[in-house]
Amino acid sequence: MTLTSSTRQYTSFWATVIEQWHQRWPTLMSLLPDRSESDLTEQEREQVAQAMQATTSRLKTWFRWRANASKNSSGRRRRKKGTDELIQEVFQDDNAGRKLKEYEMYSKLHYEEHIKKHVHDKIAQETEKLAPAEKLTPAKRLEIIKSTIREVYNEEDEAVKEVVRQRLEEHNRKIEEGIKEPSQRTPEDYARAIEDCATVLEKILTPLSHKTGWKFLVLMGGPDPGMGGKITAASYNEGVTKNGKTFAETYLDFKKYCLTPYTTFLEGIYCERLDP
DNA sequence: ATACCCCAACGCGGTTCTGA
DNA sequence: TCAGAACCGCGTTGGGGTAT
Repeated sequence: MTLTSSTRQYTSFWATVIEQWHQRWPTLMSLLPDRSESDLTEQEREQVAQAMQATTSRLKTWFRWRANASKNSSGRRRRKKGTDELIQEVFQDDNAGRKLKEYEMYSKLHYEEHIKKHVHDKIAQETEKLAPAEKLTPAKRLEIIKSTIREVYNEEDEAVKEVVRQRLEEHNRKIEEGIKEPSQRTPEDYARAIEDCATVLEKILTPLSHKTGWKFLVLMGGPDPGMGGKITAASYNEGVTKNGKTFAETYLDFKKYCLTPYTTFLEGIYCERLDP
């Protein structure tokens, strides 16, 4: 069954889906398996009705989401898909991640010295309440950790909170900068990205060289913000000779026969872009 | 017009599992 | 034996579709 309609009239579609679903997986059976419809109390009827309503709502969302053609380009997933995932992975170190809450940043900064003891005390307290052989579930444990972090943070000095807020602002700003549209990017953004090129290429090409047994030479270039936008070319060499020399160092005419023609090629590209 | 809802991913810390 | 991955549940995120 699919959810598609140019008129967006789904009334009969929903009626069919919801009816079939409740016939096949009756809410009463899952909620009160030992009871029949006829001997329910008023409260139980209300309980079942609410559960059915919740299921209906969830069903609608499920179908809508899967019928939504733009699902792969929206929401959080947009940041993960659409470009080469391998390259994306390399950039993730710097750009990925969501904005944190204040208490999460507080935990990052002070877990060991300010929070850990409280968490351990709380876990010990909760464990005492259990039967001798019983252990806290991982979920419960995590719930305790998170709620304790929040409690400790709420009790914390205002000075500490201020530092946390500053670090949080810094952190969140970095995330926002990382997902800027090209039109919003400043020369400083480009310059920083160019500076990072060697590190990024090393991250990709070193393991690739180990896997393939090959060596790599990358030619790159474009407008250089550091030189007033002048077209500049550069190379990245992965692999050196026994004497520790790169291809660019062993080939004396590398600049003349590689970099210079490549710069001319780049100038052609960027001139075309400027011309109407 | 806009409020609301939901999606999948990610973040948290500690434990358990898996594979080298 | 050890390192690293997977897992746990809840809260949060940005954005698009739907309902009002």
